[in-house]
Amino acid sequence: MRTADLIQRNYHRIVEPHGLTIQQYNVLRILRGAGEAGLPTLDIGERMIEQTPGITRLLDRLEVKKMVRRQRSERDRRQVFCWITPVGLRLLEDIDTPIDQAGIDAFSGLDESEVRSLILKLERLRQTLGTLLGE
Amino acid sequence: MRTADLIQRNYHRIVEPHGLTIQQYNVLRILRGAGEAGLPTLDIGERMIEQTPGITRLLDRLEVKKMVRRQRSERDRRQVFCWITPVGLRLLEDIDTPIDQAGIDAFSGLDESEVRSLILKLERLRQTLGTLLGE
DNA sequence: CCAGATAAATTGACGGATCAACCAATGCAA
DNA sequence: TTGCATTGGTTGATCCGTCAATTTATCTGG
Repeated sequence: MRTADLIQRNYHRIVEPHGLTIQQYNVLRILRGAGEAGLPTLDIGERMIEQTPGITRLLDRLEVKKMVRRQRSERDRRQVFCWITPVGLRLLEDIDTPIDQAGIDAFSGLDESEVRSLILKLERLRQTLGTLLGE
Repeated sequence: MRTADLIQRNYHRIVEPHGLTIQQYNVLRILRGAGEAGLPTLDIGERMIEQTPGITRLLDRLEVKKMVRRQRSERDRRQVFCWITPVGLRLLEDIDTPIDQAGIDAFSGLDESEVRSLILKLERLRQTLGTLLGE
């Protein structure tokens, strides 16, 4: 928990001067990955750690900042598709490099095989926890 | 981050039926550890991951539930000492066993040397992150 | 065709985290 | 001892996370 918290802070430090939170940044990256096709609201949530209901208000705030565009789907009128705007894309370009570098710096104390071993152990922990929590 | 989130959920699942959050449970454990002497507000915060300002409102909620007692110190009138009440102690007794068991279960997929190695790597990560964030 | 189940998304309510600003008490130095 | 910095704690504002309930739309079995 402590390590996760420090990683959070490290990313926050980078993203915050641009007026974004980490979650908002994550959503923008996911939407950039989705490209022209866009993505329904809940599909964004699935790609994040976070659960469903928070994602709506997160998108609300990004829409106010003109970084996200939303439109109800005609094919299935329950769905609302989301796209990143050019404003959002431009912001991401500024943040990408420092974020990538922060990731590299954070793990500079471990060599490659240690990182692999760390990831494996965390995956096994998650597997155990997944069954404890009922998949 | 994902693993930390699952651990959170696993503990939440246990603590929530008792009307507590994980943070409230943590505060109660810290205050039990402090015993008769009690603990000033900010000292509680230092023992948690959390930062200063949140702790006040967290204690407010625990005080409403009569699980915590607070009193301004006479020796240094800036400080506010906190104690766990008998109500809080009784609640902790009910939760301790399932919580301990949850910790054991979560790590049942790793043997002892693997857990040690995981902890070491996370500690080294935190050390790197600590210097990145300016101690 | 239509009643009920299910799915997508939203809203309200509440707890928690963080930042900035603030107040009161204490410590300290000239 | 008076003025100023520091410390302990609180408050306001904003965002995030989660639960329960709700709305609207789609699907499906009879």
